[in-house]
Amino acid sequence: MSTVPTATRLVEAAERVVAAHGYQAASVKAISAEAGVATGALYRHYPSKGALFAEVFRAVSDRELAALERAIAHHDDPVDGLLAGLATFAERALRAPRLARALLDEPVDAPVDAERLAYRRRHRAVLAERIEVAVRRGALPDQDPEITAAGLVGAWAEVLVGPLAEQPTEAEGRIRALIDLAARTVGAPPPSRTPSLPPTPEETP
Amino acid sequence: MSTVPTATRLVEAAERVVAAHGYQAASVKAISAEAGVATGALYRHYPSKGALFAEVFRAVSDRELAALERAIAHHDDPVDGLLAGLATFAERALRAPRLARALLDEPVDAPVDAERLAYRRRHRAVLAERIEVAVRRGALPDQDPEITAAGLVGAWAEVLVGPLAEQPTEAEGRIRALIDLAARTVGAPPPSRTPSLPPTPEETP
DNA sequence: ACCTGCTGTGAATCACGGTTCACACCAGGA
DNA sequence: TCCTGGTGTGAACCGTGATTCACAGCAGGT
Repeated sequence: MSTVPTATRLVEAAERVVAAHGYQAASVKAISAEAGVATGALYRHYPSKGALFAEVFRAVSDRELAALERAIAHHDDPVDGLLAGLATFAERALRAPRLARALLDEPVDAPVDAERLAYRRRHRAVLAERIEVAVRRGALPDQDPEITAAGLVGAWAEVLVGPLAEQPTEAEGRIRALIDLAARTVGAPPPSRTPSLPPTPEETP
Repeated sequence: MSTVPTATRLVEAAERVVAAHGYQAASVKAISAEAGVATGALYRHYPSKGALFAEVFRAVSDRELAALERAIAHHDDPVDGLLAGLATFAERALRAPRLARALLDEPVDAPVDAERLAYRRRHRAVLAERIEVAVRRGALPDQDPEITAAGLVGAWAEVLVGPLAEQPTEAEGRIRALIDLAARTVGAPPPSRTPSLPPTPEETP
């Protein structure tokens, strides 16, 4: 029964607009319209458009990182975990391409860009940690985990988001190719089958 | 003696401004000031700011791709060529970080972004071709050359441009780590020494 | 009932930066 | 010399989109 507070409504509306039409189209007017309020209402809750979007990006990032960590935690073996994480990431990105593009690639203004940078950094840190463990255990060849992790983040972003409108290889095949790529990148033998993913919990009850 | 035509002067000025302060700072006013002309002069030679910058990006891209291909052509073995190409790319990017960031990553407006996309595509195509040859010769494991190439482009961009202001590992070490990363990514054994580069021709006589 | 503070409204305002234009200036040809 | 076309000038113009603000409504407290 309890009505959703306007601040929350705005964040959700902003995400919907971005997911549907990209950051370009996410003007203050569009967002407030989507949220069903007037433009001025936004400024009762956020000091600026940038601040609202920083919030949006943070929320989306948190959700993505949680999914990544869930997939990783589902495996004991660090390499399996890594590949499972990749698969999750790729699957989610392909399912919501517009949102993924906004999160990874689209031009955004400075305050929002800072949030995006933070996301990438955390993303990289999570991967680097697993790689380091695997190297220490001797499961992977010696390497600089930070660099490898950065490379992985960049490679996925490029493959998943770069050619958005390209020949629409079905998701299945693309993910498979990406996993092979990632396995080589970290120096692991090619996995014979796609690593299993944890069950997806309900996201908006 | 012959005076440089204004059109050329504008392109060069625009590149200088971008290289020094990033695309953000490259307003029409700044560019014309740098070129030593009034703002209106720009429109005698280009229909819009976007058109001028498309030109700038094209010029820089061509130069970069030429360097890449020169490095590749310097080796008979496709894998050596690939790694030499990477080394060239990385070295150049680290030498002109601001320009590299603009070319690879910075938010630019639509018409310019199109040019950037074209650059990435060509970049990828060049790499993919070498990878395919190497795979056909049995020097690399079976893989989708396009995807691997895209991954390489993304990975380099991320590593070289992403953490711009991070702990300034000296270029030497960073390039070394990148080459190892690339070797693994394509599935080659780690090279024992950095691949040799062709002599750099004079660029602005 | 009467304050009072919080929230929402949406047209007006403002800042920013690209683009235009009326006015020179100059070189070369008639 | 007198045109004429090409070029340069820079202040004014204009579109866009974020931000403000004077004016309500409304809930809770006295």
